[in-house]
Amino acid sequence: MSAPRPVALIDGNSFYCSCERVFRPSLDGRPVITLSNNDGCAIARTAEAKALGIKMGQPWFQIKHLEQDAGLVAMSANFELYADLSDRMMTVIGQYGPDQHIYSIDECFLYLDGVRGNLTDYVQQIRARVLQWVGIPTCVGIGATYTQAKLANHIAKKRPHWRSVCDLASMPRGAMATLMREIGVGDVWGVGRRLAPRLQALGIHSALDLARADPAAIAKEFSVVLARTVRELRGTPCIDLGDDGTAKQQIVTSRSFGRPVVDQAELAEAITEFTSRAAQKLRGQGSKASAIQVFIRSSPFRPKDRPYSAATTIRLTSATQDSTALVNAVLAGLRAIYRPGVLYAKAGVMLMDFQEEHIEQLDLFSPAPAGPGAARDPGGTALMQTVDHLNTRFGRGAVRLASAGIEQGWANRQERLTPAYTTQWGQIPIVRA
DNA sequence: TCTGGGGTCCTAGGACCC
DNA sequence: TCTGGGGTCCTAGGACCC
Repeated sequence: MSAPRPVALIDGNSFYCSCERVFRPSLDGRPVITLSNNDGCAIARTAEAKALGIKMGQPWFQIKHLEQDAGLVAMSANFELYADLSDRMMTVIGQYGPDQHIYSIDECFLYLDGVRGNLTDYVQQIRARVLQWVGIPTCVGIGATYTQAKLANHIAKKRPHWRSVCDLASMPRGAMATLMREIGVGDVWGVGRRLAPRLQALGIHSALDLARADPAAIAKEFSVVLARTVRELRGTPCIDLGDDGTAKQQIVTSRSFGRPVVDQAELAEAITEFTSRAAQKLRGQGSKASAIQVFIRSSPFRPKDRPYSAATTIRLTSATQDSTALVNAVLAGLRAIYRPGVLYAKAGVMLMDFQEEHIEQLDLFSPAPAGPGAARDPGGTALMQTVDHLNTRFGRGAVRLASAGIEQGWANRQERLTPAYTTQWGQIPIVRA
């Protein structure tokens, strides 16, 4: 346990929508939303869109009428653009302190110990530079712990006249308590929609109530996780976010289909494509997988259509990062769980049980290399490197396994996709004088 | 007609062992 | 006949996050 250091949580406002506004200033002041894959539901909303009553995750078909009725602008999610602007934003913020932790595509923690003078003034400089250099508006919360910083960020968003910054770390206890009394317990980081009602039933309604609860009693009644939240609210750091460079422990690639899929051959195409993408991520972090899971399911929203959901996990005889080996395993798994006559809505794969790629655990039953100096490439490493290189250079899917299909009629609908303004030469905006 | 995708950590319970 | 208690490992599922 370490002494509290002031930490800031900096996040982009309505991040995906703000990215779109960077290249379409005419969207300023208008209600804008970004749609999930398949144009399924709203995953980012500007303040104007929230004011129309649009909820996070709300299905598009329920709000589509607002295009006509309220001038709503909806766009398909353009993750290539968002990832690039995220990199730029994080780089700018990272210049303001040596200890930055990128928590998600649109937010990061930045430690502020050692900053001389007023912390609010300091983070206002960061906000101004991110806005000027990247074009993204931000909010900042400062606290003695991650959970306090999150809470402060929430407060900053609720009080526009604070100019988007709230510093709980420098605030007198009484003032902090007054603010925390006004925040619902469900708005505390770590309290979701299941825990909130249970806490309320015990008389814990506000962030302040939770901060004043007994951590031991909370651990007993709920979990050690929630007890940590209590201590963090009180200003004792006890959450470890790990290193940013740490490799993922599992890699998931899954998609809802653009239309129902019945045919096993078509499912096999999709599964092949997902496995190839997952394997590329696996190689990108220098890991090999020892197991892979495949799952298929019908739509949970159409229970009349013969509900079916199945998954199976395939253990590999030795860990690999070779797409073809992983695809072969997963297709065998698919054959085992496929049922004819089901309208499949979604499928996916999950790579698990990783090893570092330089560790060579030979399969007991595979043939030994044929003599000294034999040209041996157990993971298909050279081929996979070439494939990854070509796909990075020429765009995803430039080179792929034939079994992933050419037409890919099951693929996403993305009818409102904006250009990749910053990462594709052909889509860079041209400004004419 | 139309409802996302990708992660983490913790816990409970079963199998198995001594 | 009597039918303990503690430990480990694994998995499935639940909770949370964005």
